Amino acid sequence: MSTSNEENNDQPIQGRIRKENELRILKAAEKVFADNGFRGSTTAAIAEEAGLPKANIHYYFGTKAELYRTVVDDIVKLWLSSFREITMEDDPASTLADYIRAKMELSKNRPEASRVFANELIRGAPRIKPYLSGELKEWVERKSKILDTWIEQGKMAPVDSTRLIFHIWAMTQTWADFGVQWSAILGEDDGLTEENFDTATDAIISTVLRNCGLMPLPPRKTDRSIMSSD
Amino acid sequence: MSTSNEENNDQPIQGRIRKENELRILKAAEKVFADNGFRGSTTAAIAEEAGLPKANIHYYFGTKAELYRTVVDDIVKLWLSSFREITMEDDPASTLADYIRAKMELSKNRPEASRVFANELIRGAPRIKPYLSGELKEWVERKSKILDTWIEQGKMAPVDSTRLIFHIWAMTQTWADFGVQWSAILGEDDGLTEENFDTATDAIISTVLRNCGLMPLPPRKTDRSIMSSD
DNA sequence: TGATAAATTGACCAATTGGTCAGGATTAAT
DNA sequence: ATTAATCCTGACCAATTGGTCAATTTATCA
Repeated sequence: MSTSNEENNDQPIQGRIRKENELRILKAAEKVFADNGFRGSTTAAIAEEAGLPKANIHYYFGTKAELYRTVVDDIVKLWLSSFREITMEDDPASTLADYIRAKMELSKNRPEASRVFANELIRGAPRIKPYLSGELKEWVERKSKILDTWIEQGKMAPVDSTRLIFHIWAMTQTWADFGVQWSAILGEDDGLTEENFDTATDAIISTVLRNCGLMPLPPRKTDRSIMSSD
Repeated sequence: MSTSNEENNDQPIQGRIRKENELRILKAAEKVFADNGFRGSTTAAIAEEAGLPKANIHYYFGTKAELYRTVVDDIVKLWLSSFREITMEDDPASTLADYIRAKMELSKNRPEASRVFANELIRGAPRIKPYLSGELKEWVERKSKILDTWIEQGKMAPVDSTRLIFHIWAMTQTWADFGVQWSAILGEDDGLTEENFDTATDAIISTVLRNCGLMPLPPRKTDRSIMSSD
């Protein structure tokens, strides 16, 4: 019915300006939504951040709710695509370490995306609950099944695989969502540094791998007094 | 100057109704702020939640900003008071386990408080930054120093004590802040259960204690095939 | 070049918002 | 009972908000 844009599959070149502006608006919207949540964000603020008049935002995205949906959907896509597929044949230690590193890269490079998502969750996820109990639930079940197989094969110690995944998310995403808290406590007045992220990544990897019996404990200090007397 | 309430230290009985209503409003405000953040919350919504006319809220708290400040300050007080003091002489394993249990109790019983705090942090903590780089920073430094002493004494394995604290917070608070996500994935349609919290608590304690060399690893499965061959 | 579609935007509107206030109702103290 | 303080609240207001629209400009293409 709506003939606003003919189904011209061959040449999507026509919408060059549109693509550009949509991207610009989406980027601005992600930042504003991250800082203020859905209800707290105004289309005027998004327009200013994008350097466009407000009417322009509505021309491209209709309503604020539609714009928000698009932003959130993009983030969900990013989330899912960043999850490398793993198989039973993989090595547990390196697989888990790689995954933690990948998640920390996201926290470092796309903190706004993480914060938009966090905002949504804190408010009870009114707009993405289907995704949580659908795609995401299945993803977790698939992964935890593989972890359980590794445990069954004796490749790692028996742990609660589902909680392991949850807590990896908690530890990695906290560096994006609550970054201000950690930088304030660490005395980093200009925000978290590359080094902060590296140190945190190592700490998380050690925590997880030791929990799974995949990394030896460093010896305690003053073991000297017990092991070799004189 | 303002004679609205004489400094009558002896008998604060006079403000009985005031105390009651303030408490009622604060409770409602905590819930609404948790669900919508500061900018997203309306005084009308708080009034309805409290079962009072809107003008009443302003009668007791002046502006929305003042009310919010009061809510946040109360939560900060709760946070700090829940931190049991620990000393070098304490036992690392039981102290850490107790602390994790205490934080999980807070996540279970006061999730709204945690979510108000999380909202504030996600937005860059505009109203509580002094608290973060002041009281909270000092608290963390004090605690991590004790952990370092334990390490020096050989009572636990050498770990990054500051990140250990950060990650304990991340793992425990995620069960309040992002509870909807975990319940959706776990298939708990009516929200997290008491049992969910118990299981999570055990998982976190195991993770932390193993990381610190304070809890032995359970043996891997199929070790049978190595140890006793028939 | 002319014509059609797409993009732009200032001006505007109805609804919602935080906050005020005057006047009445309760409560507490004498 | 009188009085003063406190409590209560409907009605109101100025500012902000999401969204519309008509008029104009710019891009596209035969």
